[in-house]
Amino acid sequence: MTELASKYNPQNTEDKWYKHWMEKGYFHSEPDEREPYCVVIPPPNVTGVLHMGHMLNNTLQDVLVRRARMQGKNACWVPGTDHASIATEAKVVAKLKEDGIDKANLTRDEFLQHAWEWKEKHGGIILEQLKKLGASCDWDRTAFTMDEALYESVIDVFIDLYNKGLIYRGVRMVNWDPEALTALSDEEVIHKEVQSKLYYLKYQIEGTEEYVIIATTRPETILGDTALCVHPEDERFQHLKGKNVIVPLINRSIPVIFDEYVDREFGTGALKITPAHDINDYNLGLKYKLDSIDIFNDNGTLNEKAQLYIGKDRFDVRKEIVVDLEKAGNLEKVEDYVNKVGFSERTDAVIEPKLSLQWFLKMSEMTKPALDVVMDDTIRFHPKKFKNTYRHWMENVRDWCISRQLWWGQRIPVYYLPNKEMIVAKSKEEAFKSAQEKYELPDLKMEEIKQDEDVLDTWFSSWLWPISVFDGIRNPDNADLKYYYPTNDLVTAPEILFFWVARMIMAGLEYEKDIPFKNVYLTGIVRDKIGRKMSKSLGNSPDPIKLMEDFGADGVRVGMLLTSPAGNDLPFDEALCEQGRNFSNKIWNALRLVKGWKVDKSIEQPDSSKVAIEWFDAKLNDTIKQLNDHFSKYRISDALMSTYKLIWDDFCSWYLEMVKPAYQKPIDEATLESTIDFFEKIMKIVHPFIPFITEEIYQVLKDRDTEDSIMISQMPEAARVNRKILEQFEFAKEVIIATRSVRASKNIPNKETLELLIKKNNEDPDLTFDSTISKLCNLSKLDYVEKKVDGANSFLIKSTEFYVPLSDSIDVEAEIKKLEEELKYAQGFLNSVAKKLSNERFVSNAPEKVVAMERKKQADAEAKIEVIEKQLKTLK
RNA sequence: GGGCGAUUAGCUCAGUUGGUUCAGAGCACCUGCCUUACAAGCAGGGGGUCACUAGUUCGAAUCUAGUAUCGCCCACCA
Repeated sequence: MTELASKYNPQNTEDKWYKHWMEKGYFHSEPDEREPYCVVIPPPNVTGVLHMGHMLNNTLQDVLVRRARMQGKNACWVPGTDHASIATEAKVVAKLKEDGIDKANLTRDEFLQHAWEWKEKHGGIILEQLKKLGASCDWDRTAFTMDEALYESVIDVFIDLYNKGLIYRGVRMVNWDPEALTALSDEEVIHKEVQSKLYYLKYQIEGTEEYVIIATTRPETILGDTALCVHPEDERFQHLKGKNVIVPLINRSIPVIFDEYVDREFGTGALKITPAHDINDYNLGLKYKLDSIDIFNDNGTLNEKAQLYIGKDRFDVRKEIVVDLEKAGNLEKVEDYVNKVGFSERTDAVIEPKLSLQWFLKMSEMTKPALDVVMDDTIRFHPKKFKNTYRHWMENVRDWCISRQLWWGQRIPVYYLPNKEMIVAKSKEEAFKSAQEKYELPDLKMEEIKQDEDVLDTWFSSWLWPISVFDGIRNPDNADLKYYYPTNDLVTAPEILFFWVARMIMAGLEYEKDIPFKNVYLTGIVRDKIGRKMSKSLGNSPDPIKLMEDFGADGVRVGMLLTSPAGNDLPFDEALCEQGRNFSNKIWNALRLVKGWKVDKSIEQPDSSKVAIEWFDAKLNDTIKQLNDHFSKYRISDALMSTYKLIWDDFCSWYLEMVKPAYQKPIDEATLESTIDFFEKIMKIVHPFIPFITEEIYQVLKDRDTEDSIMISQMPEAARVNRKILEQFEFAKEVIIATRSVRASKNIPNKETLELLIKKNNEDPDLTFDSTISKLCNLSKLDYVEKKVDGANSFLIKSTEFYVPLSDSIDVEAEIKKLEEELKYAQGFLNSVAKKLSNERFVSNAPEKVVAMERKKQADAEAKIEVIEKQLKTLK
């Protein structure tokens, strides 16, 4: 046997085993006769790097996948990346800018070439990082949302939904991101409270010297005002009926309209109407057929329709116009005000409500079935509380704006003809053909057909992910799809419950007539110690790769899972990874111990070992049962903790100490064999959590050749549990702890033996663990006595008295004090029980079982009190 | 503004049908140990009015109502 280092070194094993697993193809899955178990990865942004959220998310998935694989299922974890149109395009634009290239000077094709280059260079970094973590993905199936097959699927779906009448094009007020220069869906807008100002502005009533005062947070938009609105029943403004007012600075005359939309209590009760730049104003504009003056360019600067400040940024104009309004005498006052402002999820730019021509997907028909399958638990959410959130959203969702004014993404397959008609088709050629047929345009030239410039929302491709990774859209009856779909578990963050999860459910029901997955495990947000979300901008996120170098991938995995029940945020602390690393080290040292034992076939198996094996077998089976229960409820942290305690406490602290031979003494063959079997079993149980070290130990433990692997071995199953021996051992444990406590309090070194005398009760003593007690307490003698032993240290467990005779005399005062305290507690306990039992209503109403229990408590307490009192008497 | 959820030890959390697995776990903390697998360790130990108030009940961490605090989601009050 080679020498094993006293500290476990993950660096020596992790890469080695990952490479081995890859070479053997253990991660790869093909349909066969076994039960499938499938997970599709939430595809990370292709140009992203691994952050702590990914670490948590992917560790969880790997635990589930590895466990399923060891349970004999055909496990398939499909990895991949998302093209993330806005984020990636922004990165590419920034990179080009660094190189002195302006996107505006590139053609679409030129830009896309740069984008693909960028993707080739940076894409997939994150997947390599996942390998470090130990992720057992089927890398042969790695997908990308812009791969040809997935791209085409998206186009097919667009065409199909269009033909079904679910996709339409229209001018609507959309959320405009002036930085990314694209529309966003409602879900991509984050509303944040900001400290702002409320400006009170005076509008002159036309033909008079009087003014009306309005309140606004956006004074720059007055340049687009086309009406002023008050409540029809507001006494203060009745004189404005049929009047016009003058917009300050530009002197435009606008009508006063009356609508109940206005809140009379807010501001002055008068509201300016800018239909082009506010959704409410837009709706009022429609209702009263008001003009709409769009004063902004796409990038948030003012255009010539504003008349003033042309070319200046909206926020600069806000400052300037306030000064100018004040000069002109139109500024009444300014108040501090807190309001909610929408920000772009991707660029953090302030969203500008903007009228524009976009493509939408009708939601009304798709939401109902997608809501039902969640509410009736066809798809189960873990934790359940997210069902409520989900329902609320599904019942209130509006049509989904699916077009984006970007180049990086699936280009909308709509072609515009010179005759203003449009054709939805898979390619320009097809569009050309059907245009000719449909509109009888014999002279139509290919070049006259113009494809829509926009691409589709990224989520419009990721919502197909569980189908498209198996090419199920283009090729609906293929073997992979039939075998793996619906997938089993989806692990993702609640933040994308609507973006992604809800829409995958809709797409699954629409295209496969079946749910995309059976369980959704929602993780929490990884936070730092003081509760802030970990983010690049705050710089409070540790580098996952560095963490894995410091603590080992196994250690970090344990750290991520220790305190992360489903749906709860994870307050991350490196100390958790340290605990994980320590766990690895503990296991490693147990290996060193066991590997160090020399076997001697002539030795008989000691009783203490026999009983230890019986007990640990019971403990192991009991824990497996618990684990199955935890996993069935997706309580992964609890499952890990049960395993952790099984290994550290039960196996290392108790079992190994129970069977450990004396220093440099050999061990008997039967005990060694059982120990190695147990060791291997617990390695299998813990393998899904810490794959690397368990493989290393699995190999070393039985000196295997590497043809075998723990990751494809069979997960131990629960056998019948011997409950009796578990109970017996709990009692023995108490005796051992109490005896050790006596030793510790008297400062007796472990090397010195002790004697333990047990006073006989009425019943026959249970000798099962006596040899164990002797061994673990280093006793020279364990005996049963009829009478109390004078001058010995004593303790009481249940109502059995134990004595530890010591050479030096005992402290009588201290003994008395200790006993008196115990007596007091026991009497108090007895009183409460007696009180309960003397309550007639309790005795008559409570179930018999409960009453009997109370009676037993009473009897036990009385017996105990008697014992203590006797002891006290003799001491005194 | 509407909805949902939470509040149990210093921290992070369990606690299922109201009743002996009911007040628990891990970490942290305290004391003593470098005992030949492990100081990244061992042995022992302390610590909670279950947010508050009232109610239901023989019995409440658990059920009900209210109060307080925190969190999340949704929403077009300038």
